[in-house]
Order: sequence, then structure tokens, then C-alpha cells
Amino acid sequence: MATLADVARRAGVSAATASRVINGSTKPVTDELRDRVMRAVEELHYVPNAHAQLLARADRIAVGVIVHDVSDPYFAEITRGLQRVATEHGRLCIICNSYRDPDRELAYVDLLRAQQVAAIVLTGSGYHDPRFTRLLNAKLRAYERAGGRVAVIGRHKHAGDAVMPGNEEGGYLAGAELYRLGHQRIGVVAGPKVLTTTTDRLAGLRRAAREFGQAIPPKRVVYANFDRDSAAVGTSALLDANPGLTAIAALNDAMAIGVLATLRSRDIAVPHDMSVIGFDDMPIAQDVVPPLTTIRLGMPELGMRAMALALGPPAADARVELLPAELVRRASTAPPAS
Amino acid sequence: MATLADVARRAGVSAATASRVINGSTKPVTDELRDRVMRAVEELHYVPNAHAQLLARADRIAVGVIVHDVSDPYFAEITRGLQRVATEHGRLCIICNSYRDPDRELAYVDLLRAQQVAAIVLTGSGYHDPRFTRLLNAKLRAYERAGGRVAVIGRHKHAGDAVMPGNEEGGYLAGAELYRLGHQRIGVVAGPKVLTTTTDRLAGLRRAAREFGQAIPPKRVVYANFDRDSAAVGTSALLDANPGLTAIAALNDAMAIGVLATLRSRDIAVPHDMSVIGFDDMPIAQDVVPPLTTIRLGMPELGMRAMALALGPPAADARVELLPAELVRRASTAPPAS
DNA sequence: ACTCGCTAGGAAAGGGCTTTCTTCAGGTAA
DNA sequence: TTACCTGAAGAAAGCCCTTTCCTAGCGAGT
Repeated sequence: MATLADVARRAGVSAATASRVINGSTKPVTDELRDRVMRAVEELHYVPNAHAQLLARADRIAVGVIVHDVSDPYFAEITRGLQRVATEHGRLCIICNSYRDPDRELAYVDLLRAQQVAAIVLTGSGYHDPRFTRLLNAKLRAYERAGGRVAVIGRHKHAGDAVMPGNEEGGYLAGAELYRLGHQRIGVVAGPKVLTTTTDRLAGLRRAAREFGQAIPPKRVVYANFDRDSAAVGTSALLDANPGLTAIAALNDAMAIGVLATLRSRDIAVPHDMSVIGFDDMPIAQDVVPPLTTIRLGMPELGMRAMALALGPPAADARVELLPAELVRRASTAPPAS
Repeated sequence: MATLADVARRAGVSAATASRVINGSTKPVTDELRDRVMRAVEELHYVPNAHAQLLARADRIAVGVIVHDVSDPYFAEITRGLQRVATEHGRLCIICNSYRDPDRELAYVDLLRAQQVAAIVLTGSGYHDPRFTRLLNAKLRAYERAGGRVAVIGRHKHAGDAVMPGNEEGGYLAGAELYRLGHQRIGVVAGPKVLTTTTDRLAGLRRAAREFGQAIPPKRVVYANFDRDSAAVGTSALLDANPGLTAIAALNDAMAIGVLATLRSRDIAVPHDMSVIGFDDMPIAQDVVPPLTTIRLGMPELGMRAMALALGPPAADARVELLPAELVRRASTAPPAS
């Protein structure tokens, strides 16, 4: 691999001059030498060693992002927003998939620190796990003390800049819509119990229930994995245990699709025999049959705000921004058949 | 940010000893000193600077991957395969999204080289663009001469290890299925003209046509962007220009979903009034209505093979592996209504 | 008692780059 | 002519770590 020294030697100049030419430094260099250096770069196919540059330079250029899984449309959209703002700031994004494994999440914080990132954005849900929370916060605080910036999306115990998706509010909107339509027995296909996203959305649903003089007993809630297949299985269990259901709320759209699949396989018509409501309004929601009524959160916006907090000027106090949820009515919900 | 020197100082040892303890070197260190170092690491929340390590160590640990867009399910699946094998080899994957921009693709090759990756895997389609091809190959060859490994997925001009998805074969299978069902006038929603993926799949479709004594005139082909929305628009144009169509082949599933959306909005029943066939068998294909007949390529396998080529022992001659395509029959295709 | 051989630890040399500090040559002013 | 300044290039220090090469100290063997 050609080095700067090779280039300098070939051009008959010092490494300092070669570096100045290559980086377009403000220091003036005669055209003659500049040409010689450029030619040497071409001929040797020279590419500077990024690690050596990072070591030598003072400023940190990359930012780190930890998501559960970028190939999940929910995180893909958030990531789009994150990247967009990062690019505007001339930063490179390093994206890490935790696959919902708290230990991996901890490991990635270290890895990002090791990579000398200027900021870390945590986009996954928080976990209901005191040990993990303590460890994570210790790491983040140490990082911040060393000059790193941190922003989180969603409810974490971390005391710092945060953008909060309206999970509770969205849950409420979904529940209120179903109760308003006249449903009384609503089943819920929830995500993993340990995630704050799950508990927050569920809490919103329950608040709506209370407001309409109803309740959602534990029996009517199944916990799945925020993915289609586990939701399909969960739906079967839910239906078997609760024969009288007239509506099902899935806590994300991927699971709503699993719900629809199970209903179809049982010849239960949507929305005539069963209303279904999703959460997140991912792109595919409008293309399933029937198109999915769901809750929109504006995920790219979520990402953009978080990155803006992380890269903008630091504030004395922690800033918490709230992103409102919004009901998107489509064809998968209707009043219960009487 | 704490450095190794800080740790050493705090532990009252030399940097050499601290390094040995931290990296679990084979050199023996007394328990006394080991403890002191470990304690200092804890107290300072020390994380080694990855760039300095990379500079100091000889071996390259990361591998680079260039895809069009990881959030596209097609590439997400391939990436899963790539990651899996990379992890087995103890390598870290750096993933870059080219967003189908050739220039960005070139820039990323340099970036990956700068990051000192041990191998580069190109997963995007090739481009019909001589200038780009020449530049890319020059870069790749230079990288290989400097000891880097390269593997590509799909048809590129690059002379090296490659895994070929059965694009032409898949196109043929799709076409043959439609003609066998009795369709005569088949429309095609293709991807961007400049991609070899598009031309290969289209070529397969045309081969099937010839074999059944038919043809696919240019008028029956619209070019979209491999995404839902552009395909939906394209489908409208296709239908308007060709009133007698009885079947539409979309060159990937995302576009097939766009086709279905347009047909639904025009009240054209699938498969009764129009058969639709997709390509790739992405997960959602089974959940749309009607479930999509499509071509499966085994994307994770594609990724696994490519990474295995890149990380395995180098071969004297370029290896080219072919991955067969397979027809998946579902409910979106049927004989034409007579 | 003296040398040899071993071990645990430290000193120092890179690894590739940026950047400050120096040097040197050439030009200007007195 | 001399002194001074400016502009362009090079020398060298420093970024943080790993690893080779030394050194000091100890126990063992004669």
C-alpha cells in the first residue's frame, strides 16, 4: 500500500509538502511542485490512511448511531433522518445494529468510543433492566465527560438530550379510535415486555380504555417480537383465548401484517369481522389489503432532531423534544358488526 | 479522553505493561501489576483508540461492503449473509450505501481503502457505463495489487471472484411461467436501464418469449426505479399504451407491489383480469393480496458465498459461482380470462 | 562465590499522517 | 552593501498504540 512518504519521494518533495497539496492546505505551494505531487498520487493510486489521519488530526469527523436493526423499516426511516443531518454537518455515520441485545448495545458504545466518534445517538427503545441501565449510563457519562456528545431517541434513563416519540400518545389515539368506533373487547399484540416502547404504547392504550370506561385485562394482551411471524403466532393464541374480540391493536405495523395473515388464514374478514390497527405507518401499510389504519410518528423527523441535538451547540440543561403522534385512518378499521 | 499513558501512569507501570495486560498478551505479567492496571482501566473508563491500534498493529480486521441501499429488503437480505460470514471470520463489516450513484460507489472504494479494509465486496448491480467501469476497475486492481481482496455479486466487468445471481435464468422462468399459462401480451415494469440486473432479467424474459414464439416489443416495457412508487406510475403508462395486456412482469417485488396498487386503483382484478409476477421473493411478497408469484434467488446465500470468496484463501484464477433462480408460485398468476 | 539462564518489566522504535517550527533564498529598503 | 522581511519548502515533533529489543534481578548450577 503506497504511503505519503512514497508519494513524496516519487514527487521529489518532502512529506510536509505532499500532505499540504493533498489536503488543499492554505499554505501556498508552487504550481510546479503541486503538479508533481498530484501526478505521483495518480500514478501510485495513493489513498491516505484514514486511521493515521485521524490520529494526527485533532477533530473528530465521525458520529455513531446504535439502532436495533437498520433493515427494519422503522429504524431505516429514522436512520435516513439521522444520516441526512449528519451529512449536512459533514459527518460520517457509523451505524451499529444491536439486534435488541443489551450487551451488544454496551459493546457498541465502547466500539464507537474507540472509533473516536464526536457523538453517539441511541435510537433503540429503552430497556426495563436496571443492571443494563446503570452500566449504559456509566459509559455514556464517562464519554460525555471526555467531551463526547450523546442524544437518545425514546425513553431512557440517561439524563441528557432526547427526542421522545409520542408512544403513549399514539397508543391513546389508537385506543380512542377503536373505542369511539364502538369496540369493547380489544386484543393487543404487543412487543417485547422489556422495551419501554412496548410499555409506553400499551399505557396509552390503557389510558384510552379507562377514559371510555373499559379495561384491557392481561388475558387480552400477547407479547411478540415486533416482527411479523411472532405476531402471527401470537394472534392465534390471542384469538383462541378471547373468542369475543372485535378489534386487535398491534404495537407496530410489521406485527399488524402478521395479524392480518392469521386472520386471513382463519377467514376472518377485516374490517367486517375484526378491526385491525397498526403503529408506525411504515410504507407498506398502505399496500396491504385492507390498507392499514395506523399511527404515524414521523420517523425521519425523529432522526433529524436527534442528530441535530447531538451535533448542534451543547446546552447547559438536558433538552427533551416531544414528537407528536397522529392517527392515519385507512380501511382496516370499522365499527364492529352488530 | 484517557490514553494508555494515563492508565500506565495511574497504575505506576510502563505503557508496555499496560498494553500487555489490556490485550491479554502472552507475555507474563505479575498478578500485582495486572490488578493495578485493570483497576486504572476501570477508574478511567479507558477504551483504547481503535485508530492508533490499527496503525500499530499489522493485521487488518475490517472488511468493506458496498450496497445500493441496506434498507431495501433485497440488499438487507444479502447483507445478512455477508455479515454472518464476516463475523465467523472475526471480521467487522463496514457497510456503505451507494444509492445507485456510480460516483458515490467510486468514492466509497477509496474510503474503504483508506479505512484499510482487508477486503471489499461489491453487491450492487453492474452499470452499463464504460467510463465508470474503467475507473472502478482501475481502483479495484490497484487495491488488489496492494494486497486487498475483492469479490463482486452480479455482473461486473471486474475480472475476479464473483457470485452470479441467476438473473437471466429467473427472467426466463418468469416469462416461461406466464407463456405456459397462456398469456400472449405481457407487459414489463423494468428497473433502471443502466443496470445489468435490469438487462439480464429482461433478456431472460425475452428468451422465454422467443421460445414460445412470442416477442416483447419495446412499447410493452417501461423503466422504473426498482421502487414501489415509480413502478406504480410506470404501470399506468404501460396500461394506457397497451390496452390488451393480460399479464405484467415486474423485475422486483417492490415494483410488483406498485403494480398491484395501480391495478387495484383501476379495479383490475388480480389474477382474474391481470396476472402479476414479481422477482426476488422478499418477505412481504407472501403478505400482499393476492400473494405474489415471484422468483427466489436466495439472497443470504448470495452474500455468504461472496464473503466466503473474499475472506477465504485467494485462488490463482478468478472464481465465478452461479446461484440458481427458482419460481415460487402463489396466487397472483393464473391463465388469462378468455 | 561466580557465572549462566531465565523472567518480568521498561525503553524505544515504529506505524502514517498533520502541523508547528526552522531554514533558506530572494527581494526590498536604507 | 547591509539589514530586514517575506514566502516557500523542509525538518521534526506529536497523535496513541504495539512489539521488539534490552536490562536488571533472581535462582540455580558448579
